[in-house]
Amino acid sequence: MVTRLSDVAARAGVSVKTVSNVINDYPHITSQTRAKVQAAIEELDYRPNVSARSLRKGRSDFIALAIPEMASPYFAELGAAISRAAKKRGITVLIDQTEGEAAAEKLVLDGMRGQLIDGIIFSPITTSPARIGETETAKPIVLLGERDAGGRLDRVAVDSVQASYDATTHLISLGRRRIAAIGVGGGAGTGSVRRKGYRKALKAAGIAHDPALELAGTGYHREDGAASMRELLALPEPPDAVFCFNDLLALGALRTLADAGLSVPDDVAVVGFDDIEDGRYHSPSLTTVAPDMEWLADHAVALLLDRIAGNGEAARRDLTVPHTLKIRESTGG
Amino acid sequence: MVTRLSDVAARAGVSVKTVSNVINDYPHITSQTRAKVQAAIEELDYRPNVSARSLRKGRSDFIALAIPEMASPYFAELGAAISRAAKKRGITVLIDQTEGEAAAEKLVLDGMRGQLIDGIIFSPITTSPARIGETETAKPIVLLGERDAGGRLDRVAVDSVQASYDATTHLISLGRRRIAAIGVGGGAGTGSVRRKGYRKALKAAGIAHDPALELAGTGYHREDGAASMRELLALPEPPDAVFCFNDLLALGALRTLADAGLSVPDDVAVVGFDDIEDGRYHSPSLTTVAPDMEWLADHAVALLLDRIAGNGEAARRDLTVPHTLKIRESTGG
DNA sequence: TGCGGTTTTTACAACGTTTACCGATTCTGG
DNA sequence: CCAGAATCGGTAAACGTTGTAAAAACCGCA
Repeated sequence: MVTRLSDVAARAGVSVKTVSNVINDYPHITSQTRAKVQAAIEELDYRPNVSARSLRKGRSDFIALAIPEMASPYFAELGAAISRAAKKRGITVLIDQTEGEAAAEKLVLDGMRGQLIDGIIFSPITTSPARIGETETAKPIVLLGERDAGGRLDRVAVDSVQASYDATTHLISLGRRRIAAIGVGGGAGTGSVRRKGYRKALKAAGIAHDPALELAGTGYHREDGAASMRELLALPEPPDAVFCFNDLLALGALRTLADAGLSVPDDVAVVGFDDIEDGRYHSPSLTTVAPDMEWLADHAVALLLDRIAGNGEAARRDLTVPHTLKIRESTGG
Repeated sequence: MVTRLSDVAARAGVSVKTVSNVINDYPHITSQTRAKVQAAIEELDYRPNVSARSLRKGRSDFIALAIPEMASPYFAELGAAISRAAKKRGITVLIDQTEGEAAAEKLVLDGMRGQLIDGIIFSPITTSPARIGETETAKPIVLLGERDAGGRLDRVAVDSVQASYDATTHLISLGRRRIAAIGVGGGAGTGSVRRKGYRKALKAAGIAHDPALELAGTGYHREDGAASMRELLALPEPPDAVFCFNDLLALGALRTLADAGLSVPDDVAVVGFDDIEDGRYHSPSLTTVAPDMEWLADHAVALLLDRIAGNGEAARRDLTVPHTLKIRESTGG
């Protein structure tokens, strides 16, 4: 039993357009008419047809969030936060798992889900910053993370260089000198930006950086962290501290350390990045860089909605998410 | 620059209808025409307008997945799996976070997102089974989890009684006798069904069940597991094994045990339920009941699509997800 | 009462797609 | 080479909503 606008109109004894006006808060309506219509809507339990509205208005109040994988704790928490932030503003989030595949990312970019989506919040992995900036998308995009798009797209990100500097400096302040880094990567992505902060901190403390202590690994999951840690332990001179570029890597590293019978933080101190819940409850609990996720979600959504609202020509904005270093047991906190 | 069906038609030199026919795989089209149209579609990078199509067809190829919270690992993995399963079939999943609130669940049920959604996969928390069955929804629903809807809705779930029986029996086979349960709950939900299997196993082994060892707690997160474990340790006669009704509870319990300086599994053996990734990498790694998530996702989606396709009158189906007990370090595996 | 001006309501035409209904074209066999 | 069948393509009318523009109702004031 589908209820249409015309059903409501018939019931309220007014025209279809008047009902539409009531729904869309058109100002000039007598409170009497409004009440009548509201009552009819209640009685019939009417809900506007999203498709029809979207077709007519050219707006759907849907946005997409494109992330590599929803099952990864950081992205799961991000998705939850963005959904909440969007819901507050009456809009719905559609989550797109790109699985880090270039093809899927491209599809997100130009496919745009058949014009249903009003805009995208995009957390790219494979697609190069340049390519993203290049793509002439019909709809606004807000970028998340370190990758820049040649300065052409709005972006919301942690100051990863500063955050990594903070994390590394914390390890140095504990008296550690052989500090490894797990997750360094080539290109302009997360891995290379965080390495920059890491090296900067070492340099500031007068510690020469040892390439043997910088491990790239193949990914950003626990297994990659575990494998990298095994490599580090096999070195003639193993590290006394490790800065992992995300929490999953750190949790993997902790597992390897536990297996090796090493004590954390006494033998090796460990710092992560992201502040996912697993790290907070892990034993030992994980010292980590904590971006303000609510802030991030809220501003990313607000930024996108502002563009959608038509501020297409406004200057590009680049927002920095506040972060703190949560010192916990894995560094003796 | 919006491309419409008519643009494609003009380019290919055919009528709008023909293009539509090609897109919808209408059988009687010369391969020549088809090729021409395909080419035009390629060249113009045409994508059908989802709103218009959905308005006309009454179908959107969107389904919703309603879960309590996306950030919880089990649900994050579930969301990922369902999304994948749906994408394989060319349909898109919209994730709804109900946050366990009755209001949100109700909204999902009758709001139905303004008729955009073709159906729902629903993992209810607060809404009572009866209420769900009652609701005369316009669109099909597939239920996930223990809660039954008075036998009126299709459902996909693990045989929780059997699985809990298996888990408890495993602990008994290790020689444990004071086996606690964390997460027991009233009503007809997860907590009570799993308790049933737990008690059954105790009974089968001739162990009297001790109410002091059954903790309800307030939720299903790490903190709840940690708190419950603290209660158990405060007992005059603490348990030598704990069966937690999900992995998060178990991870919380492990944290408390570590803080108390107790050894797992020597002092206390721990079993969880869900097989989330955190448990696999935890130290000690977590013995747990592992439902076949791919199977679950695939069948839930298939079931829903079958209903959507019009098999509304077919008999209700109740599918049992295969599960295995993964024996790991937390029980000496 | 009648008039300008203002407020409130209405009719009609889109938005881009698919479907029902036909008319046109091609193919087959005699 | 033609009748009839099979195949293919075109026209027009929906789907439910909102924007435009115009009509109707109302107001106060002369």
